[in-house]
Amino acid sequence: MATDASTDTLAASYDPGDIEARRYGWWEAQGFFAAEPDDDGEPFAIAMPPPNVTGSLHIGHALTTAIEDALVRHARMQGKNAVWLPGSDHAGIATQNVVERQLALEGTSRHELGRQGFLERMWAWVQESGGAILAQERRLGASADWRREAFTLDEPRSAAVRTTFCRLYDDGLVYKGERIINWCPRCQTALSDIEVEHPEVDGELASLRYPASDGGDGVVVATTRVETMLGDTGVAVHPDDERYRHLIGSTVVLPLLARELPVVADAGVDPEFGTGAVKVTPAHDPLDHEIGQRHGLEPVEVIGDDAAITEHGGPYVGLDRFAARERVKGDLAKRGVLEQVEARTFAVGHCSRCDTVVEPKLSEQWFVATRPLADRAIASLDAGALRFVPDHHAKGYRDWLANLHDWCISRQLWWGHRIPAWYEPDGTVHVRREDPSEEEIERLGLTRDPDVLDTWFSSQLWPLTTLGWTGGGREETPELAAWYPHAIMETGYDINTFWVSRMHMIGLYLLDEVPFRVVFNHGMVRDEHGKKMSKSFGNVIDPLEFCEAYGADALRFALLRSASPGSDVPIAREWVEGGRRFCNKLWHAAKFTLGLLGEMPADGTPPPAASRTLEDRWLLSRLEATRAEAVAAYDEHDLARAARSLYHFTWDELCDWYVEVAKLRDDAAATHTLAYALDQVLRLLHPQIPFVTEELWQALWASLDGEADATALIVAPWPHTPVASRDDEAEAGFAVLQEAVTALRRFRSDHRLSPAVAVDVVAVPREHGSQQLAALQGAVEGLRRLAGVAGWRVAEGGEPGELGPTGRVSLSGVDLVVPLAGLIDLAEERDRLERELVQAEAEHERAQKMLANEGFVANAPADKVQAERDKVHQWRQRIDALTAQLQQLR
RNA sequence: GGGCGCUUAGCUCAGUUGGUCAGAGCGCCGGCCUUACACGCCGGAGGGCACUGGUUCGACUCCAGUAGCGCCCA
Repeated sequence: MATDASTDTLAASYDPGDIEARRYGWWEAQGFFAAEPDDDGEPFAIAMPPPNVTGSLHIGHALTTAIEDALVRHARMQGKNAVWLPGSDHAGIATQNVVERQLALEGTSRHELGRQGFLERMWAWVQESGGAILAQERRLGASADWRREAFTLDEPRSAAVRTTFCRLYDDGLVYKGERIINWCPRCQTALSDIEVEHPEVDGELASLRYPASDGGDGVVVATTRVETMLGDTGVAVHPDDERYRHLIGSTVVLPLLARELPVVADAGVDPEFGTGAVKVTPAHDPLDHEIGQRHGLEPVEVIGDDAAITEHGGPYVGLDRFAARERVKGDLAKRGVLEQVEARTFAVGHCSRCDTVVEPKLSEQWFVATRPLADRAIASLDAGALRFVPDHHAKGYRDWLANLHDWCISRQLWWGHRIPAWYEPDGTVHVRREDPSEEEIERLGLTRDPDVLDTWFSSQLWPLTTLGWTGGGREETPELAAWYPHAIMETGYDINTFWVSRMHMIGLYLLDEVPFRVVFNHGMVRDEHGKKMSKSFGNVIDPLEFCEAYGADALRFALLRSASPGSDVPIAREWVEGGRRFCNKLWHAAKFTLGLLGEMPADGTPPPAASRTLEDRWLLSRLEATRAEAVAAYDEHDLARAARSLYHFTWDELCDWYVEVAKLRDDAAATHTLAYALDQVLRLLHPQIPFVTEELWQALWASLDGEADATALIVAPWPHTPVASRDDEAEAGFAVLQEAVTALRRFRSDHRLSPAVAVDVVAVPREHGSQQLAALQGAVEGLRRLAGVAGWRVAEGGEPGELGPTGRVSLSGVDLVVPLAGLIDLAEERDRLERELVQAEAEHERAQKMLANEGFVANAPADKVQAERDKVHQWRQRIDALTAQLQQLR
């Protein structure tokens, strides 16, 4: 196949900016991101968690994108029919808040504009700032099928929302009812339970005395929200509580308002808490509401939508709730009924969007009855239809589903999917998939429900709607038929409850199948000290700035290398610089390879077995070990492990060892080996660092004589089968060379021998027929080049002969003796040897002790015991050698 | 209060089924512009794996408990 020949030489230095812009456009123009349902291959769909349409990319998005893009590129290379479905979310409250703030600056409000005008304004804002974030996703290299971009508030998605709402309503799973809900007085809307956070805040527990109507002592109740006493319509005690039994059925008097409150017995009261008597405010507390319903206590709304006291609050009307709290407390104190005020900390509900203290409030809202949906989701988990990676997230998720309450889905906003419910003047409700006709509206006097749906109500449909679902079955579109359920849903674990659970439940409900087989959770991005990134800490990393400075590949690699499954993801500038350096390393390795190819052609295959040298065999064996490791890691979604393994192979083995040895050679086997290894490692790295690998792969194949098996790396076959066989003999043989080179280099460094000074070496085998010696004999050229060895001689008799003062480097099985005359300070050398001797004796003793342990010798596997015996032998030899050397230097 | 997770080199983290696994990156120290790369090369120092008990011939690795930290849910 013809590759893209635009690059057949490589620039002298690696410049990500140029490559990344060019390659992205080329990929997209070539249609590599696009997938059709009837394409070949096992279907593999993954949906992008839709970012806020008017938002901008932060580091968390970058992590999500790095992971998901790696997953989809991996699947694509595996030959799967892989599609990554992109899109954005209308993000109800968040987006409306932004525009409302703009209006406030202009001195107007949504109410002044009116609903129609406001929505026009919203769409204008989406027009203006929307889509930017998806452009930023492209900058990161996201290989999504952009033709399939979806928006949660566009036409097809709206149709799907309507269908779903109506179907749930018809099944009795959506209902309208009066419940205690979370009300945000600033956002002016109801919230669902999970949109409320509960930070601990300092507060007070006040004890109030409600005297008996007959003039008796009455009861003492405790509350953290004193102002709610204005809405009290009863006092409850536990039926078995002896302290209050005499009061049950009597009444007490509510101070300040002089309302008579019945004392009721309710098993829901905890006699251990506080005084055991509780005030009952049915309109402002969920538990009180239940008690009120059981005993016919009337709910009185004393805190209004604006968080001010209502007309039912008597003299406090119009006061803000917190001002009222102080005023009421003061007045109670004056009357002598404030028995005690105790400072304490409490978990107080706050709006997750604007951090305002949420007011629990009786209100008529729309709900989803989640119990049957959640039970089905749990059953699918238990049946293994849905799996979590890492699996420890599954338990909390399951527990959450098991305790799920009904979901409040109506929002008093304008930006969102309007609830498809119309009311007759008498309150009769019509829930319709299609709008009623003008005639009907006229005839029945219909008015439409003003509220919109919770944003998650539409995003729960994402796995379906991104595949074109609007209300049919799995056969509604070819996309659904092919790609539902999705292969994987990748998100931060923090939105498992918000989003994953809803998709899970509704997918089962609508299509009788889980929406995805695997939930793959990543952690939160943190700074280099594990701290959360936030503007107030000033430790926020802007992914786009880092892409500009270091390249998207570098950022992706830094993120992925830290993203071990199950843990958070620390990131720092130095990490990204490291990514950049790695890309640069690859670049220069490729440049070196291309240089060799200019002189000694290769075709992209490994050299024939017969012409392979030791280092060729070694590299191919290490390549295979790395391939197997990386492939296994990808299969387990452990991208960090894959990154580490490939980094190590590329840098330490390919570049630092093989290339350095190969510089000695000018034979075809070397270029074949190098080009082949580069090709394979580029494939394995491509999902993580797509740009630089594609660029280098194109350049490589433009310089090879053979024909590539694909037009581009992005669609090149994944190395799923062994690329060579493991060669233990070659690995052992090369390890001898590595050991010798490293030891000689250390020797040189220890003796401050300049790299320019070559040394002579006499090899002294410690036993007959030393395999190590044989291996070294075959690698003398490597020793010369890598360790600065000039003269090389083997002392056959076992003694080097008269050389004057010498140094001795001990390897396993063989000593290397280096004549030192005129090269070093002998006194210093003696000290060094003595230190070494002490260490050798310690090691020798340790191994002997192990063998002296009868249990060890009797129970440990034979090879482990033998290994210790070998060690004793080796350390003994080492001790003897050191002793002899010291002797010689005296 | 319940659940989950974490505690390994100065920092951030890897350590598969218990026996060369005590590792990596960054940082640090020393030496090198060696013809792919100074975005580089070579060498080195540095921890005995939070603590306490167990199991075992042997535990960073298994069990129990303690302490500290983090997240989620009440």
